[in-house]
Amino acid sequence: MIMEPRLYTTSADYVYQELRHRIITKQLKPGQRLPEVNIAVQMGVSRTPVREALRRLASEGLVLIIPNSGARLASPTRREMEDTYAVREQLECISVAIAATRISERNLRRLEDAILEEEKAFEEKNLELYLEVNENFHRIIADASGNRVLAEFVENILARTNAYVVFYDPFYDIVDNPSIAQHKAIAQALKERDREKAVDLMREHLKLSLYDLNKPS
Amino acid sequence: MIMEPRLYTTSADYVYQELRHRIITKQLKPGQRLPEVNIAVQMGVSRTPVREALRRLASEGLVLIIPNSGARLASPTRREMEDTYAVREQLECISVAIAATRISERNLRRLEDAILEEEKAFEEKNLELYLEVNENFHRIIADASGNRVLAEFVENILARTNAYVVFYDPFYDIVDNPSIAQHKAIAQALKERDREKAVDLMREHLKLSLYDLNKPS
DNA sequence: ACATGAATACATGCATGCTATCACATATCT
DNA sequence: AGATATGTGATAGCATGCATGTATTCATGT
Repeated sequence: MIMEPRLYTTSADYVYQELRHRIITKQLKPGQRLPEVNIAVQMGVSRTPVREALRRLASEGLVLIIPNSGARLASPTRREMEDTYAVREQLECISVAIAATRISERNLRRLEDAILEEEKAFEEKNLELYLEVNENFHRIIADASGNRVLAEFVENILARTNAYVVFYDPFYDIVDNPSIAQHKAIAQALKERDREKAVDLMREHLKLSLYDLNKPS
Repeated sequence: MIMEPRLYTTSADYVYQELRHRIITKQLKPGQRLPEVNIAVQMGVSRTPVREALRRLASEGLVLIIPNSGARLASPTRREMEDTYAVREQLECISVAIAATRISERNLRRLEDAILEEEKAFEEKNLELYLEVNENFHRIIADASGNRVLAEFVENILARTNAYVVFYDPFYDIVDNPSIAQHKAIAQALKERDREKAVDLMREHLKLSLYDLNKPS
C-alpha cells in the first residue's frame, strides 16, 4: 500500500482513515482479528501508528481491544445498534433544536451544498461517498448548534452508525433510500427557523434509519 | 514515583490514572504543558505509555494535543463548561428515565451504598474521594439504563465535568454541597419507579451543579 | 526599531528490538 | 478420563534511538 505524499498529517491518521475505508468497503468483517504487525506490514508503517489508530477506533466503539490479547473489529448486536441509535436520537435532536434558533446563513448554504453532493453520490451509486456526505449533513447541523462538545459527541456517534450500516445492511439499497428527501425537509425547517418541525423531522429520520437497519435484507 | 505492584493492568493505564489524580488534586494546572519525556521520567516509565494516556485524556477533552507540537492540559472556557453540561443533561436525563423503568434491586442497593460512601467522604472532607463516589452514583444510574453505549458516553462526560469542578471551583465548599440530599431524592424516585420525578430531580440536580460552578467563589 | 531569515534547541512522530503475558497444546498425575 | 501442570508459539506492552517538525532566539539588513 503506497502512502500518498502529505495527504495525512501523521501516519497514525493515515492508518486510521485507511482502516475506516476498509471497514466501509467491507474489506474487513465484523469480529475479525486485527493484529498490529499484520496491519503495519500491509500499510507500510510500523506498529506504533497502528496501535494509535486502533485505540482511536476503539474509542468510537468500532474496535474491541482486549489487553494483552489484541484488537478485533466490533461485531455489534442488534441490541447495541438500537442502543446506539437511542443515544444518537438524543444528541441529534438537541443539536437540531439549538441549530434551528441560531444557524448562520453560511451553514444553511453548506447544508444545501451537502444535499447536492448527496444527490450526486446517489446518482453515481457510490456508497462510500454517499455515506461520507450523509455524515457531513449531520455534522454541519451539530456544528451549527455552536456547542463544540455536542458536535464532538455527534462526530463519535456518526462514526459508529455509519459502520453499522455496512455491517448489517449488506444489500443496502441506495436507490430506495429516502434520506435525501428527509434531509431536504430538515434543511427547510432550519431555514424557516422552525424548531419543533426540525426536531420532529430529525427524530423521524433517525427512527426510519434504524428501521432500515432492522428490516430483513 | 513508585508503581504499586499489579494495581494496574498496564503502564499506560497507570499513567492515565496518575495524571487524573494529579488533575483532581490540582498538582496540574489548566493550560499547563505536558511534555511526554517530562511525565515519563516523573512516573518512571517510557514515553510510549505516556503518549497513550495523553491521547486517552484527549478523547475525554481533558487534554489538548497539537500534532507535532505537544499536549497541554485543557483550559475550558465558561462557555465550554456550559456546553458540556448541556450534553450531560441530555444524556443523564434519558439515562435516569430508562433506569426508572428497569433498575434492578441490586442496582438500587448499589445506589444506596454509593450514597453512604458519599456521606463518609463528606464527613472526612476528602474531596478526591467525594468526587469519585459522586461520579459512581451517576455511573450506576447510567449502568442501570442497560444501554451500554449510553453508559460509555456518560462515563466520558463524567470525566470532563469532574475535572471542571477542580478547575473552576478552587474553594469548592464540600460542606454546603446539597448534592447528597439530591442524590437521595433521585434514588428514592428510582425506587418508586417514578420516571417523571426522577428525570425532573436529575435535571434540577445538574442545573444546580452548573450553578455552583458559575457562582463566584 | 522593526522585519526577515537562519540557526539551534526542543518535542513529538516513528521504527525497531526486547520483554511480559496470554492462549493453546501437550504431557503428567490422580 | 479428567484435571492439573508445563512448555511453546504468538502477540501485545514497553523502552529507546533516530528522524522530522516546530518554536524560539539571535543575527542581519532595511
